[in-house]
Amino acid sequence: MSAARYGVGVSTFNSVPPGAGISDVARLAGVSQGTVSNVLNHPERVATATRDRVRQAISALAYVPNGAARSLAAGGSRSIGLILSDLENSLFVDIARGAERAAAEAGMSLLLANSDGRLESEDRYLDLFAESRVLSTLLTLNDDQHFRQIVGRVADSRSLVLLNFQVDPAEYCSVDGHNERGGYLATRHLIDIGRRRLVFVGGPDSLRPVSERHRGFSAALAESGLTAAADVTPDWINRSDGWRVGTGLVEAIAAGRIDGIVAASDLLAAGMLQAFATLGRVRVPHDVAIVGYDNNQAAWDSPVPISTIGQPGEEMGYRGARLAMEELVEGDAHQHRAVVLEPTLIVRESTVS
Amino acid sequence: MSAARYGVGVSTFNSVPPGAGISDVARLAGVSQGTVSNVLNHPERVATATRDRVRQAISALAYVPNGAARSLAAGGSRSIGLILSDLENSLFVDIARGAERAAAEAGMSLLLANSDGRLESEDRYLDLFAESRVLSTLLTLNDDQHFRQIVGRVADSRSLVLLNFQVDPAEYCSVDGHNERGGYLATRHLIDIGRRRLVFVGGPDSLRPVSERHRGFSAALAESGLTAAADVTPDWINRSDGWRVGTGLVEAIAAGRIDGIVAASDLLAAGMLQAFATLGRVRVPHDVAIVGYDNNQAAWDSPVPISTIGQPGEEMGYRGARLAMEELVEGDAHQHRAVVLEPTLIVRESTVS
DNA sequence: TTGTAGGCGTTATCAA
DNA sequence: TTGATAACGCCTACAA
Repeated sequence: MSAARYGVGVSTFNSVPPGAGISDVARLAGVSQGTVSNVLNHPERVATATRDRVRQAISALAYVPNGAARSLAAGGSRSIGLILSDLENSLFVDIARGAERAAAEAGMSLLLANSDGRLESEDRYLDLFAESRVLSTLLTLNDDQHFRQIVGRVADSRSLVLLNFQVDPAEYCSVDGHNERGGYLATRHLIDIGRRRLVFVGGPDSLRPVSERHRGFSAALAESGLTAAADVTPDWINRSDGWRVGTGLVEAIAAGRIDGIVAASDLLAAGMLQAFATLGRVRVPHDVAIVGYDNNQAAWDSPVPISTIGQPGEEMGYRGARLAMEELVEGDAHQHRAVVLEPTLIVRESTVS
Repeated sequence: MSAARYGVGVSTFNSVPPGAGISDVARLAGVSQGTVSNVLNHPERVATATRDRVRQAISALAYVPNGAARSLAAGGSRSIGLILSDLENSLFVDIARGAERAAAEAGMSLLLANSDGRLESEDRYLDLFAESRVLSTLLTLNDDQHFRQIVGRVADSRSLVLLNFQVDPAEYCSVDGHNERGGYLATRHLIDIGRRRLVFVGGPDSLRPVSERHRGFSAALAESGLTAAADVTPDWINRSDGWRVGTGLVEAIAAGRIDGIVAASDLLAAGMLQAFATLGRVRVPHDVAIVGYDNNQAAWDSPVPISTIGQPGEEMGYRGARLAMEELVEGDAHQHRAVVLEPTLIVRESTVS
């Protein structure tokens, strides 16, 4: 996949002026390059006096090590990469924070990139990280097709951990929320508060988390001997989709054919709520109770705060980074693992008043 | 600043297995290394047949160029770095998106890092990017002190562009929103709708954007011969601060001593709104009109959608990245510039019903 | 159009 | 504890 991106021609940019190198430092401090390198990487091997002298030279020259040369000589960097699919969704921000914590604890750095869920960007940054020789890259994903496309192209030798997406441990390590359980929890909650005419709103089915949540919904219904009042599959799971869907549901709700909704995302739920509020014929939770998913800002910021399923985003990022590191330490002996994290029901006013 | 971070000792991680190198590709394709390099970087110099043969060898071996070696030999990377101070704030996400667009247009990549507004992280990532030899780094800032600390340490030779923070063009390029004008617009709007007992809520003053917005507030008042009904300086500008401040203001509003509020951020405004709604003695906008700042999700998601001052975040990022590239192209001839972007008033229900 | 060879700035090995 | 010196993988003149 790499080759396609080359041939972009010569850069028109002036490159960064050289600045002082390790040899300049060595000369000024009156030592050899090797010694300078040692005070940088193995200070304990250098006599205190020498070390101080070198450090002085370093700051005198404002010397900045060249990471490229360093990675080249050392055979690798000390960074891991994380490609996020949606910076607007606070879940991913949490993931980044968790991954960063894990990296920091291990003395490594975290490089971020935003793919905006576009396969093309996922690809590009996967390449970039591969070329940067990051120790490992973490990739958040939510689309089965993307996964298939990507897997085929990523070199086996590179460490890759999938986040927010569960895969067969035969292929990769992954950390995911238990979406089916989340869908179940949301539905169970609605049933527990007495709702019986339930709808799942979410789609398309190619979004893996969505279809899994749907499955949980169905399971909870079956368990109680209920059947879905309807199935609604919007084009996507954003606020505007919720608005559209909400508008279409008002009639059925007002007529009493629907009294509970499980939405595949908080944005979807928030959009529906807005539609209901605007059209004015449906009250939440009186006429219809709604549960969202992800515990985004949209959920607690909504006019009627939305009950939702919380995902442990920070933990997802943390565990993901840890898995990556284990993989690095264990080497060939490594067995991929699929970690599945438990979601939590968070009850707010959209289901109980 | 760099030196302090070294001496972390030897890595315990296995580095990535070597994989195929350019020489392997050359051998398989039956050409020289130079030719392989050319098909990668200057395909037009290579005969079609040769090129195809090389490309086949590349994919056969799953060859991934080593970015470190590449940057080293080429004397620089093709990435720019962006350090964000707050991923929770959608303004910064917009900035990232704009910068990414500019980078993509120029065939470059954008590396992200999240400093969470911590000086220490800003420092760390500045170092990391410097070592990575990114062509330029963009840094969002909002604190004067941080700026001073950082400037002293960053090597002059490196290109640095400040975002969301205006600095003397003698020092760096910067792109900022016109905060004083924004504060003015917000205040003017309140005056225009007949409010006269106005308060500015925001702090601390060390946050540069806040103090500038405050100045705009004062200017608008002075222009109309008014004086501030009060000045409120919360500890910070988050939702919880808004809640606290809001609670403290209820009395004065109910008594008619305050009828308009300019908040330094949407979160602050949203927090106050929540406090008012909970305590129940004050109606918005009837008893008090509120304007926020930034046009965050929090503003339009609020129970009463909040009027606000919109910042052109995407443009900020885009222009910042462009400035960085100009600086690179112009080299020594470059004159730093301070770009100031116009804010926009967005009217919602918190000021007019 | 292709091959040759020197060098990019570090790290690591081995001797001193 | 320190100093030489050989990689590291690739790019780019320059020569053929």
